[in-house]
Amino acid sequence: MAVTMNDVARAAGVSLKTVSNVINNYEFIRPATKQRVLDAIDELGYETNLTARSLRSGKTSMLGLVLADLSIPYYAELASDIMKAALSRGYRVLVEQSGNEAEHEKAVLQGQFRSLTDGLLFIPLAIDAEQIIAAAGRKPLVLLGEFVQDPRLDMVLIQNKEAAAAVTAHLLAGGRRRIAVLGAHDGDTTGSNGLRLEGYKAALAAAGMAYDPALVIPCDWRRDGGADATARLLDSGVEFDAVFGLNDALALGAMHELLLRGRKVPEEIAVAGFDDLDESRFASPSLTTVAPGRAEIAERAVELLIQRIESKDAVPTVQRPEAAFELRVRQSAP
Amino acid sequence: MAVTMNDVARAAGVSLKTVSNVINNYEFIRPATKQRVLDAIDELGYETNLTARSLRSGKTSMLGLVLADLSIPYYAELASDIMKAALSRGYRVLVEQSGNEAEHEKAVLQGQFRSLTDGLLFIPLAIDAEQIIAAAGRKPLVLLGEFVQDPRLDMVLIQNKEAAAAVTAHLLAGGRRRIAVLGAHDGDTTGSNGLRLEGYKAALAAAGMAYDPALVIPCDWRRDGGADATARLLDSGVEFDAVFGLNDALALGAMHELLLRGRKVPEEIAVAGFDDLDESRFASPSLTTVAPGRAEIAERAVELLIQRIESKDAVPTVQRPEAAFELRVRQSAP
DNA sequence: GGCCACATCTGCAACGATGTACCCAGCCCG
DNA sequence: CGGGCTGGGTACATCGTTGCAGATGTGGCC
Repeated sequence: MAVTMNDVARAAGVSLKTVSNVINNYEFIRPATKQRVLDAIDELGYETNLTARSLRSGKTSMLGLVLADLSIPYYAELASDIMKAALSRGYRVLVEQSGNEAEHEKAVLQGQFRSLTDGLLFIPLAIDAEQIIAAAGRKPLVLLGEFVQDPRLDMVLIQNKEAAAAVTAHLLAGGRRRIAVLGAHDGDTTGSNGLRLEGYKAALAAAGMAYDPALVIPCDWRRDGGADATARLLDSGVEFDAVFGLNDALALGAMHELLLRGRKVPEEIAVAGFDDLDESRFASPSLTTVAPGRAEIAERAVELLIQRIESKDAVPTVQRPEAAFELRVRQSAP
Repeated sequence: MAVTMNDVARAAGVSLKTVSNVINNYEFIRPATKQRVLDAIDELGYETNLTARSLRSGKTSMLGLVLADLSIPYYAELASDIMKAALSRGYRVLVEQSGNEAEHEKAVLQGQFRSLTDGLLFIPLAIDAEQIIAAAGRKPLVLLGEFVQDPRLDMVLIQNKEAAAAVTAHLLAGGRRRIAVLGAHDGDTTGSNGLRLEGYKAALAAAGMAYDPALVIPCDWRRDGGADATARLLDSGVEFDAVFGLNDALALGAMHELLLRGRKVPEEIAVAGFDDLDESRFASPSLTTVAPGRAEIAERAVELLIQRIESKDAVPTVQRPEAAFELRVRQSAP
């Protein structure tokens, strides 16, 4: 059905291999020959069969990206950045939604999905380092985010702690004294939740303020999680003059609930988030947040993964680029 | 390096083909043999090489999805739904971002991208039906949305006109008399913009109201486009008591600008959108909008495309499922 | 003139799976 | 008892490319 190299070869009066050489820019081909081949390709409308090439070369030129769900804006924006970074380096991205389920995450690490990709970018949420190492195959793997940390794994970190501290410090500088934190448990110390909570505590300590566990409310990292948590907080009667959502979705949910209940933002209660989603800029009031350097994270992760794929040495050195963050002060917490 | 069927065959003491038969659930295999093969697979950790299978079978079991950019929430949410619909039918989705550029859209229709997929779901934005037909290859293609319409192409429509009319009627029922429309040119009659504008006009006519072109403001379908358009509208001095953003992003941008300028929503000016993004529910005030039945669109599009892929008859019948819409009345336009 | 070096091009085998054809044993049936 | 059928399995070619190992031709140089 489709046009193959053989057809092109016949049309151009050369061998199949010469067509292959032309396509792969082999150096020693007479210009005239090359032109004949190119003309034939044009005329017949030949397209390389990437499947065949993959089989032969053992490379698919695709990166796998495993995340919870594209309908979550942070992941969608990150995916977009990653796809662009990959494309500029000659790779495509195959996205897989794990739905935040441990079984699914494990399956993806070993399953057939791997055979379609040369390497994996993985945002683990439900499984830990041991499980990842146990389940992962031999192909390159780079972790994103920071729910998991292990010296045996490549990963690209973001400055969770520092950035969270910066947000907290900003709220304190604005005169807030009782800052509620949404999206963590009191005891958390690892993962994005734990590290951001640590940053919060560090900023409090630096300001000589006491840490009150009653202000730390666990919940799903989604808008409705933030709204629910805020409702619970308001109902509980605990006093607070600011809310720090450990991600923007939480903060936006919180703000929605606060306004719904007639609390003034930021006059009565300031709100701040973490991620700098596009929508945060257009919220009303616009959301103060911290940009974790998403584009840079995407670039670095893609670069690191491709390096692993293309480098001959199989020795997995640990490398942890730290992407820069930037505080975005807006109306919700001036 | 990797374990192949050959290795499994040797380990199980059967022929390579028998392993293949076991994997493909060929009926006539003695249970004992089957078990031996399965044990060998388990022991060696064999995984089918999907690339090889694709080459041999001529099917990749992947659907291509071409959209402007995943960072746009509507596309991200649609992509998520499409991936789920495809996965439940045994297909994966390979996403390609066109960036809304005509050249890129054309390239994707013919380029190597096609050889990686069995069929394409395409949301055309920058090119028209003629260009699509000229550029498209022989593989199945299903269009989404409604920027393009042509009887020679398969597509899944949404009820742009009817849904837009419903939104407009709702605003009118709320007593609004001067409804600005963001995201269309006065003369538009085709594409999502044109059709939604037509719906708007139809609702006005049904209510016996005059249509005023001065209320129709063209702009990019993004939050900042909506904000800019609203700023221009306010500056122009044209009177209006409601804003209908032709998508939610526009409406949210508009609402942001209105509130920024101290206009009360919905008391002074009501705001309504189109899409029912997740974030619209949590905007403050929450956004009145219309849900176009995204999940159903995704299901239908995937179903139609897979039907085209798997059906033997190559005759391209025109089929246009109409997904149902639902008005979501919220605070911004009660 | 002979030989080497190099540019240019070719043929064959392979990547790892599946389709097709075929083989063999057992069994039923006339 | 022979022929046909059917269950259970195998061998080989093949999908469209690329790597490897030549084969050919041309010019330069001693």
